[in-house]
Amino acid sequence: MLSASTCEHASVTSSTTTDRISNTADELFGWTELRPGLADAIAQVLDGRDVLAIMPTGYGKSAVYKVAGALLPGMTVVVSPLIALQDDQVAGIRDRPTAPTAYAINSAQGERANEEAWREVEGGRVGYLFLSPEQLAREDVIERLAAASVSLFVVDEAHCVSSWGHDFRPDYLRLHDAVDAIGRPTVLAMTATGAGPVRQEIVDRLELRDPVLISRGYDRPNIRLEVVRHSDDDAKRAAVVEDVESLQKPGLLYVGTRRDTERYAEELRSRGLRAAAYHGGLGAKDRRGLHEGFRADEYDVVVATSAFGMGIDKAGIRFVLHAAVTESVDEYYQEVGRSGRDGEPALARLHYRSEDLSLRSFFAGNSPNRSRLERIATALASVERPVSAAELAEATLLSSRQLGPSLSLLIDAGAAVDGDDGISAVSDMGVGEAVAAAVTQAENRANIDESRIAMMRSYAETLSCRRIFLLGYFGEERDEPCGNCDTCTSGTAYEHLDGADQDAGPFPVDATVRHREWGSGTVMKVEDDRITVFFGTEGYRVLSLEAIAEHDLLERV
DNA sequence: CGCTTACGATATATATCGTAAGCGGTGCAATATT
Repeated sequence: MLSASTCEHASVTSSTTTDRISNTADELFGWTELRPGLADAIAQVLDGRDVLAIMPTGYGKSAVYKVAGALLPGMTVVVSPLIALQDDQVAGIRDRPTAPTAYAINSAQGERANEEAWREVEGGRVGYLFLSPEQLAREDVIERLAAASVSLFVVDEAHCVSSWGHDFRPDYLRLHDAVDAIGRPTVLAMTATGAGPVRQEIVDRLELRDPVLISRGYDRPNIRLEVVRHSDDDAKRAAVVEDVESLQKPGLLYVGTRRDTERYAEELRSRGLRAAAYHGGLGAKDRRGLHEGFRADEYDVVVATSAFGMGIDKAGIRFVLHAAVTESVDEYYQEVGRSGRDGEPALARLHYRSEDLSLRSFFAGNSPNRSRLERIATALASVERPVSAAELAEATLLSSRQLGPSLSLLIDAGAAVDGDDGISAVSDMGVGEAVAAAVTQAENRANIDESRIAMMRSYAETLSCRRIFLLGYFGEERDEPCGNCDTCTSGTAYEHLDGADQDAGPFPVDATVRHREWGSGTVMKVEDDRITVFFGTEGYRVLSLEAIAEHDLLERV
């Protein structure tokens, strides 16, 4: 886990640095004042420290790399997960004529635009260059970046490393190679979300060096938290539609499937509401149009899958409803956090059916592809020297997309090594053994994913203050019920006080512990009679203190 | 895992029931087809 020593905030920043930062922010970008934590983060980056910055959407995180990048001599590379986001970011910077020049390189803008961007890079005229992680997996891109002088490497939406890296977009897991190959500039990772384990994974996977953690504004007291439980699917659907009708607009409705986006949107339109469906299956044009329409208040509600989110920069969203649970509390809080950014009251209401958890479990349970694992392990065993991922893809006749997830399983399982000069097999491990280790690794991941869903269930079913629960999940202590959630209103929050006595007992929050079967873990949460521990192979586990004492299950390390 | 859809059987000629099969999220880049 991130140790306490990495969590300190910058204490001493010389006044000249402070002046340079505020002058640059003002002169180049027109910001007369930087929110708390931003100047601090900039100063750390200028000092050459790796930084993990956790700040809510709309807080102005991008000021950190914009100002730091402007003050540093070379170019700033920004890794951004969505091309649409890159376009917005580039356009935003170009709107400021005084700011350094911004370019993007990606598959969507065509060869000519990419070559123009490279010419500018090679001429040393680029301040910020936006790239996807897939671009950074290309050797030609790395070579050209290595020849340029990159002084700052930014990973925006860094939680993608954890949430997408394993299977969906495996190039996220190899970003650290890119960082090394272009001369190991300072690394700045930024996200709006992430409980302890997610933060730790960002730090580990990006191989941040003694990073400074700067975290601001987790609590969003103006967002009211509610959960409505249902047993009947039709009743739930009716309640969701009624909510959208009666609540103050605009708002967001998150659903679990593409089909449901259409279904709800249609029902809402038939009731005279301006509703639109949004999901990943829509064409780029529709998606762009919906984003803009929503921003321009042309819709009362957007009904969306998890595809709608990153890059939404709208202050006055009054509600975020969920018609189905998310895959984790991390994702839930990120989606919820899109409401009430203007500080005015907003509502986050989850319509919960325990059956809805099964869809999430289905996605979590993707089993590994044994034959692919075998082919990769066999190929690795037969090569004389370390190979690149591209060479391996060729040798196994797999596309890089097929290769990535299986390869990262083998590496994580310790059956392959991703060294400086390439990937190689572990010499004393046979192919069968390597595959077995990778399969176990996949099981561990499934365990972790499943446990994250279980935490989502706990949130939905808790009788305690929901804000205490959420903040506790993200590592912030709070003892007093918030008064702005349904359990506080109903009074159950006062009968189930979670936050009390966190430091008491043998296993305080953040303590490293060892379980007889599950190995080492970190205490995430302490309650009266039980603790929640995050284990590397199992994920979140709730243990009763009585059982721990009775069977001597846990020791503090 | 559970919801939706398709299909066959049933009891009557249009609808209902039961069972089995299929499916479900997030996006990059590169390629084939307009």
